[in-house]
Amino acid sequence: MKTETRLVGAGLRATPVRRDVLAALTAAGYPVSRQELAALPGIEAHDRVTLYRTLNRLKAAGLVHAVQGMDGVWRFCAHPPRTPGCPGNHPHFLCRRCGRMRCLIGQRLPHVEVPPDVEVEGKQLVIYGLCADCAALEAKEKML
Amino acid sequence: MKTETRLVGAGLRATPVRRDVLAALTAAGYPVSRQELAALPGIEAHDRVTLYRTLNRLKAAGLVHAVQGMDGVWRFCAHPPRTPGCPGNHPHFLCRRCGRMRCLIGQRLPHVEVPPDVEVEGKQLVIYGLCADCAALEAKEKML
DNA sequence: GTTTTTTTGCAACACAGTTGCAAAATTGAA
DNA sequence: TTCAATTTTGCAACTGTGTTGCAAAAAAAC
Repeated sequence: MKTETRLVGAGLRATPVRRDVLAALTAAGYPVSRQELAALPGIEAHDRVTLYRTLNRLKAAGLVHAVQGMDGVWRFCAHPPRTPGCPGNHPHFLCRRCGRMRCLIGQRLPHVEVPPDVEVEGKQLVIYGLCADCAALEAKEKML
Repeated sequence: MKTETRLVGAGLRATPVRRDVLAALTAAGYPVSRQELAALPGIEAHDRVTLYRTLNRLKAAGLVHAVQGMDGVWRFCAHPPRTPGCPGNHPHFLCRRCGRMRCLIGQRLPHVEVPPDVEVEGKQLVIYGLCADCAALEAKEKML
């Protein structure tokens, strides 16, 4: 589905920035931080603040979900066009070395009991450690 | 168990700052951010940087575990003296209004499948929303 | 009591994310 | 089309977390 269609369908104007950002996130296929985003092709020119605002706009419109890593940084992941309401309801893996995050799709978040009268708005499960590439690199470094 | 004994037992010098911090965390009984900590009695005088360093020291020594909320802030929770190795292996609830975090003890974190060759170092499950008090306050605000 | 090591406090810094405001772009109507 | 109203963007400045370098202070070792 065209990026423009998705934006308009979600009630947003299809401005160049939004098109660029949504297209870049969709192409990336994994949750991307503002900093990572700014390095992607076609995004370099856009302002930091605009990117933050755009990401939050896309999130509010339900086109994107956000997860936070142990580094305190939010990452945004475009929903595949076909699953419009996907709330990112799966665990995520974060590599503490390269900082890249991956959706662990196909697994659900567990049900958690909370004290009475608490209003749950969401939950998020982050697994962290070393991705395969970084694990190999660290192993090699130890050799020296 | 005396704070000093716990520090020394973990291989740390029992300096005044460390004693104050560990005692305050233990007394609090819930995960406390650096900012919350600095407001607790007996801590006011200590430097920001010293508190960060102390908290990380306590964590490295295994006296404390750390969880991060959706606000990007780390909170530190003293282990009860009797369960020395408790890795904070339970979900946490974070109130987005008052910012207070609670351990959801008695529940385990789920097992999560990760891709091959990935090295898992830890995981963390945060449930967020409104605590009972803040839910009541927000309900009252809506009345107006 | 002197030397060595550790800890603390201060200044400065890097970075995430936000806000206010003015310029630019877009929409909608005359 | 032209002009006014609204939205979006970019810039500057700011708040706050967490870190690092370095010198002074404290504690441990000799």
